[in-house]
Amino acid sequence: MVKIKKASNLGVTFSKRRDGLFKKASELCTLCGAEIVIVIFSPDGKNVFSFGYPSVETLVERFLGRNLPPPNNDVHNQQIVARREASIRELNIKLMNLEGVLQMEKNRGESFQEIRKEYPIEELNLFQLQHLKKALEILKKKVEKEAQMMNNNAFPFQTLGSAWTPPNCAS
Amino acid sequence: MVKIKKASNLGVTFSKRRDGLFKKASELCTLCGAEIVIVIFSPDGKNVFSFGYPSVETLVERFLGRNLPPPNNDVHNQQIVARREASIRELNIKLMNLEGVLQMEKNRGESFQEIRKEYPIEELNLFQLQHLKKALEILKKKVEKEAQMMNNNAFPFQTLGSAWTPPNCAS
DNA sequence: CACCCTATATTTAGACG
DNA sequence: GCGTCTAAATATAGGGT
Repeated sequence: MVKIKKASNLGVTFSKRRDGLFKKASELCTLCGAEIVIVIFSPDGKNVFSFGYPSVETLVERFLGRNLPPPNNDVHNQQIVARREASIRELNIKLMNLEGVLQMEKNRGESFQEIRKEYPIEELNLFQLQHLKKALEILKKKVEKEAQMMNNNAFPFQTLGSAWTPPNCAS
Repeated sequence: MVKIKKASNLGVTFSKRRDGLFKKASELCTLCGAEIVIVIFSPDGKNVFSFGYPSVETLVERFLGRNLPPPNNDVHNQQIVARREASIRELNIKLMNLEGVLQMEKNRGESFQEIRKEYPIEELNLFQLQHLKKALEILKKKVEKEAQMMNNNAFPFQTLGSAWTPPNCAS
């Protein structure tokens, strides 16, 4: 990690590194067929950015609604439609291409299709939405429990994030 | 991105890049005070890895239960206890230190405290658990809706992830 | 603020023990 | 499988426009 000399550059650093993280994530998805969800709350807590492959992206993005970096709306439906049309392998490729539109368009000059041509991975497995759903259910319960605990104990910093901006954090 | 020549190396690549992604995420948290959640499903869909700052890590990890890379159990409680003990600034520092134990211990030779000393950021803002909770509630609803759609239409690849291992994916 | 540029730091694929 | 090494690819802080 490199030193940051000026705190006023923090906003820029955040953007750059966020993009870098998303790019790394997209590469991990593309190369290895991993399934990744990332949610990032900005330093001031006012903005939320997300990455999701596959399809969770669309869900998270849609939830956000307001301050989305990538404007991807009905891609999700396209994806679902596409899924009914062909064999697993064909679906896989189509799915990848569709998802490519979501985040990978930021990897300019290195499109998803180009990557797929370059790399000798024949198949990527398909994601387990059920699995994720289960995960989120349990996660939600725990978060609710946690949130309730915080409420009952009246922690002073509970809602501070949006009201108080860190001194040296120019976002 | 670099070409992968041997598909047999994919497992290694996945591990390495996963670690890299987590490291980048932890750096983003440390440097900018961002709040990040990452969930990664392995290529074969059998393993789940997660990163979370702050505290969601513990939740996700606990949910996983079985195949966790980092063994962090009661850190969450320590964190909660710590939160009741001091002022916001002190809490902030303690919180950072505790969280540092979670993921940053992988950044060996560059501990959280060392990073904090090096960088001129005085304060990081505190996370909005309420915000995350809301996000997860909505996300969960959408995921449930999605999952139901997939069930009703009996997509063939719904539960394939765990039953079918990709050909060239040595995990 | 959003791009470009570039020197420097970091990551990483592959090879080896 | 796991740590180490290294050349090469990539990320990025800072500066300019």
